[in-house]
Amino acid sequence: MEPTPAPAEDTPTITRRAPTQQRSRERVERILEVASALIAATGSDAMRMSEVAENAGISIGSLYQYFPDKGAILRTLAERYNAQGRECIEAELADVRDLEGMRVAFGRLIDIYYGLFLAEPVIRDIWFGMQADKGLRDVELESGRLNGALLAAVLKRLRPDADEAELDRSAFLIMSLGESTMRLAISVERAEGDALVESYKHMVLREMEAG
Amino acid sequence: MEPTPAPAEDTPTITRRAPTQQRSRERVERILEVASALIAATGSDAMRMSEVAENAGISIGSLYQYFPDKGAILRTLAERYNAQGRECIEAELADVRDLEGMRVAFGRLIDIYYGLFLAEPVIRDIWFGMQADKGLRDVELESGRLNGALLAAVLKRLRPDADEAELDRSAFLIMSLGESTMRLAISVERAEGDALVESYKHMVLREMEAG
DNA sequence: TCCATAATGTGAGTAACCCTCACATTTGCA
DNA sequence: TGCAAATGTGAGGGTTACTCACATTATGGA
Repeated sequence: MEPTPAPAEDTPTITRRAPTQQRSRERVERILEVASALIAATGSDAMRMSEVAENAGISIGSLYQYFPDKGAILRTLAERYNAQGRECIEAELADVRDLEGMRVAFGRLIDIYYGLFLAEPVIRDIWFGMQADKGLRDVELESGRLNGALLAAVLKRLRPDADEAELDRSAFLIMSLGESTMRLAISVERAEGDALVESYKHMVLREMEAG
Repeated sequence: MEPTPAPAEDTPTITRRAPTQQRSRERVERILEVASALIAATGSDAMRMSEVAENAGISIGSLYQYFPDKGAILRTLAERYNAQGRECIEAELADVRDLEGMRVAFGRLIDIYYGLFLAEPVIRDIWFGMQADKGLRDVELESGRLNGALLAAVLKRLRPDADEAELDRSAFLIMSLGESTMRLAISVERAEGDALVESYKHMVLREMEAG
């Protein structure tokens, strides 16, 4: 019913028990390592909680004393990777002084972030949303391609001199990011969502006009 | 192991049996209607296959003769909504003749598409990926906000005269769409993915330079 | 009309897996 | 040393997607 799901009522509890003792903290780390390895090997969907416990050398009950559910493990891993990426962003942007500096820094920042994605199967898996149906992703991808083709056709009419492959790519990106923008928009409160969609339109139109 | 998951080896089988008889085709429609209603009411995660069968007035076995698994129902619905959106895009772009026309058409197109999202709980649900953990989405959202804040701080330094709220929003959007771009990039073959990331950087830098 | 064959329908049952809970063991501390 | 709190255990409960052996219905030719 509610159009905008509020942005998390409480900070989600990641660990059930605050690990006070030394051994506990080591166990949490061990669990995360094992989970990481399993996700890298077979994906988070195929990762079994029983397998995590077994590989970590603890009982299933013990596992659930540290992580309230399977999602909590994935969220913890996601948060760690996010923190890692954030550090890299912060470092790159630290001493940007002018637009030229921004151009260089932003380019490198994105390259590094992208590199992280490419190198880490665990990030890739979690980023796609745990258990997200692969077939559904393919449907989305195809939709972006079809929509992109529609846009590309028009852009080619408007800019017959432009590089065709680049227009195709740009149109595909624009339409795919349009969907991403809307996903983002409906995840925040309505007024902010509307403003984000406006910002998106603004950015894309500038891109299309400048070629 | 493989860095780029190939874009679907076969076109995913949507319906198991080709419904040749009249009754069969009616059943498929009825199943989709019932599924839609259930998703709208409680979300695709809470939708039970047994419930779909019951509400459609058929047996669970019959349901599985038309849809090989739960995801197939969601994929079919997603494809239908995509087709609907595509029609609207095609119609809006049909007689765009110049950049000014594009400005108007694109703005309306996005508004309509966004309106579809806002109005249809089923699209919203499916678009978030079936079963995707809500907590995980919140983690992603928070990451976008934190990264956006880092970028916004720099942009404010570079453009002290610009509207602060707009810079905040723009930075949030840029960083969030950066993640979307990378998700897209790792869904396609490597060379295309790399090019998409370059296009993204290009578009964002133009935006940042133009303010 | 009647029957053989194919198409379609049925639902109890299976398998898989997340998570709980009642009880055992260990640790920290006075 | 002894007690309370913290931590550990794993068999089992409960849910749910999906199967399969068999029943029912439709089709098309003799």
